[in-house]
Amino acid sequence: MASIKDVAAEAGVSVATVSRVLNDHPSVSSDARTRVLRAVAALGYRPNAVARSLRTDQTRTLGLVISDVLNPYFTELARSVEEEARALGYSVIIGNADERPDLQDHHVRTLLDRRIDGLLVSPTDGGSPLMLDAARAGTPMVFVDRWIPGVEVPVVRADGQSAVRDLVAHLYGLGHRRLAIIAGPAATTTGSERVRAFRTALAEYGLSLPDAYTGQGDFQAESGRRVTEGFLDLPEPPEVVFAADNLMALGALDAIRARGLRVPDDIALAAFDDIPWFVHTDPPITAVAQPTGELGRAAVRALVDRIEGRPPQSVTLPARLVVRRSCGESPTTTVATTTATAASTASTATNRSMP
Amino acid sequence: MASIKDVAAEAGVSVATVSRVLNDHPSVSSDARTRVLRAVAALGYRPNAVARSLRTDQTRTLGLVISDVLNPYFTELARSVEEEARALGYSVIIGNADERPDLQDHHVRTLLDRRIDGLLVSPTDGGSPLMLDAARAGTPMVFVDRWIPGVEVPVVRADGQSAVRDLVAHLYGLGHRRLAIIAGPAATTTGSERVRAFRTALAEYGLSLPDAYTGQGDFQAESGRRVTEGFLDLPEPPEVVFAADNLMALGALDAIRARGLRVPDDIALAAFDDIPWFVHTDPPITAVAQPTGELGRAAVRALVDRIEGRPPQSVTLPARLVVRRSCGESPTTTVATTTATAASTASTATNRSMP
DNA sequence: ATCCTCCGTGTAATCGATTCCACGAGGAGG
DNA sequence: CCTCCTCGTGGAATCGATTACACGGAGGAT
Repeated sequence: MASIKDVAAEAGVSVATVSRVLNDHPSVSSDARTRVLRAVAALGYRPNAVARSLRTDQTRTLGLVISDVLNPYFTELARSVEEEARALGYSVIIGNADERPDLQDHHVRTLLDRRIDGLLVSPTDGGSPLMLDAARAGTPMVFVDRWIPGVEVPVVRADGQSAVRDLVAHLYGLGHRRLAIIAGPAATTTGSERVRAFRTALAEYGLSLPDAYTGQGDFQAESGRRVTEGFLDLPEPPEVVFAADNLMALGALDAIRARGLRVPDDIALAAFDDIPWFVHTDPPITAVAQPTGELGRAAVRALVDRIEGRPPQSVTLPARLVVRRSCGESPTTTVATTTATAASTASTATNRSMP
Repeated sequence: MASIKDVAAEAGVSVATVSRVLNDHPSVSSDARTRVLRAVAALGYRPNAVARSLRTDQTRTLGLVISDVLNPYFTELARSVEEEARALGYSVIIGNADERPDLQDHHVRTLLDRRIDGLLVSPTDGGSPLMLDAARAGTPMVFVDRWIPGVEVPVVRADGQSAVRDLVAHLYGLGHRRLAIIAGPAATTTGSERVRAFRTALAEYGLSLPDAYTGQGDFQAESGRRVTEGFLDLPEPPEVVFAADNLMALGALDAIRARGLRVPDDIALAAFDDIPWFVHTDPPITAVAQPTGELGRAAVRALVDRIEGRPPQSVTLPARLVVRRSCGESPTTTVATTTATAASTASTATNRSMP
């Protein structure tokens, strides 16, 4: 592959001049510039990003470590992150932690070794020493979706509190009183926060959240199935199951269907995270929708601010309730207006939104 | 950040010795080795992958350019690719082309600039000059899922021909005679191949595929919706719609539901590509399932073979039909045995498989 | 005419690793 | 006791870029 030296030789100038042309430095004669450009074209020269990074100490690359690529929520997040990064002139390397702290560490280490300019993380656990060290050592870093308390790192996330309250209101209005939750790992902020928001909202309606109605999941489908089976085995099963993410909702649906029960007649189901498929499940699933794309873009902007020396800002965006049919037909909301919030691959034709 | 010089100083040896210890070169005294190791630990030193790559001319990184990250099929592919690559000591940088040739080129260019060791591509179009040049210039490359005819690059893909024949047999057995297809872009091999396989299978049953029953899609949900609406507007609409990928099937489902029609009573639906959600749609969708994980792993193995000087091999794996309820209740298959092929996030509890 | 400023350009140092080559010490063999 | 290996080690070149610095020439001011 042609190097800058070859270009210099071909154009009859020094490598310095070639470099100046390539980085459009002002003091280059137009004669030299055209000769260099011609040589570049003739040789099909492309600058070696590795060499450039070594010298300039910047890679124009962002690392993104997410908890689970197979989760459509994170896929969409990754997509919007890449999009915004590209717009700002950065590339993104994605690391999939698969909800495993060891894998998360592997990716963080690899990304740091490659000297990425900044790191976007949705931490799987309470924070490994490696990540804390990196943050303390000054690696530009932003947490997205989940975060680690007590670390000086900006956080970009959605606040589900009011949407969860809307959900509980919706459920209460439908006559449901025994509500259960499939929680995420307590080590993740989203895991514990969603339970807390749910419990708080229940309290407002004089309802409590007994231990038997709090199942411990891990954000994977299988755990949703297992926990739901536990609920169904109770002497008095809950009337509603609220899954703290979309994959556990999928597992719950599996478990319910395996018993030959129907949603929502036998048991209602709701989920945190909305995805295109929820429109087409049987029945369509009521969910708390996060502004995923906006989250990804805001996270990149915060990180790039930090990298380029501007003060980064934490961002919290509101989630909103999307009512469908999985909790029962609501007489009070059937007249609500249809909002057409077109996600890239989603149809929202059968959605009804609550403010 | 500490460099190899700092380590050398701390350990009281030369940088050459440090390098030798790090790459466990044989001729290093055990005394020097322990001193270096101690220094490395004390400084928290990590080798700079950028500098190493510049010198050794290898990045131990693979590039993966896929057509659409939001498509669960490609997400799963990406995941298995990363997994196998990691096992072989490589990292993966994913580029999402979003079915856009310009974006595909952007990513190929960026990856080439970073001097990745090899490229895994699922081409969006017939092949840009850039990619053809790269292939000709000797960049190790492997096509996965889709490929470009006439280029000397190994291909790893699934063969859907026999599964499509099984599908047509299934549909014919159910009494369907007017079968339509939502095709993918003709520029992609998967786009044209699936139509051809379908047409061939139809011919075996004495059925033809009229132009009116061949809709042109682009592998995105919206096109599935549009094409399906066209089908439904025909004076004699088809009895079955076969979508050439899962997203277009989603769009088709949207369109059908928007008309107030029911699947499979009013119209049957089948899809190429199986995904976890197809079990839970209303009704569960009959699909041709690809061995996605195996495909990803085989592609990485082929690419790494090529990179490390072994002759790479093209691989073709068979797809298989998974019968569910979206084409009607089949009296002949209701007694078929249940196969439990557990995908990572999928339940196959309600699947019935045909050989 | 002389001096000073720019302007365009080239030389060379530098980034952080790997690796070829030379060198000195020590042991084995004659 | 001399020679010849072998082994461990360090010096220095190298990868491909960027960039500080020096330098020569042109042009303006005095």
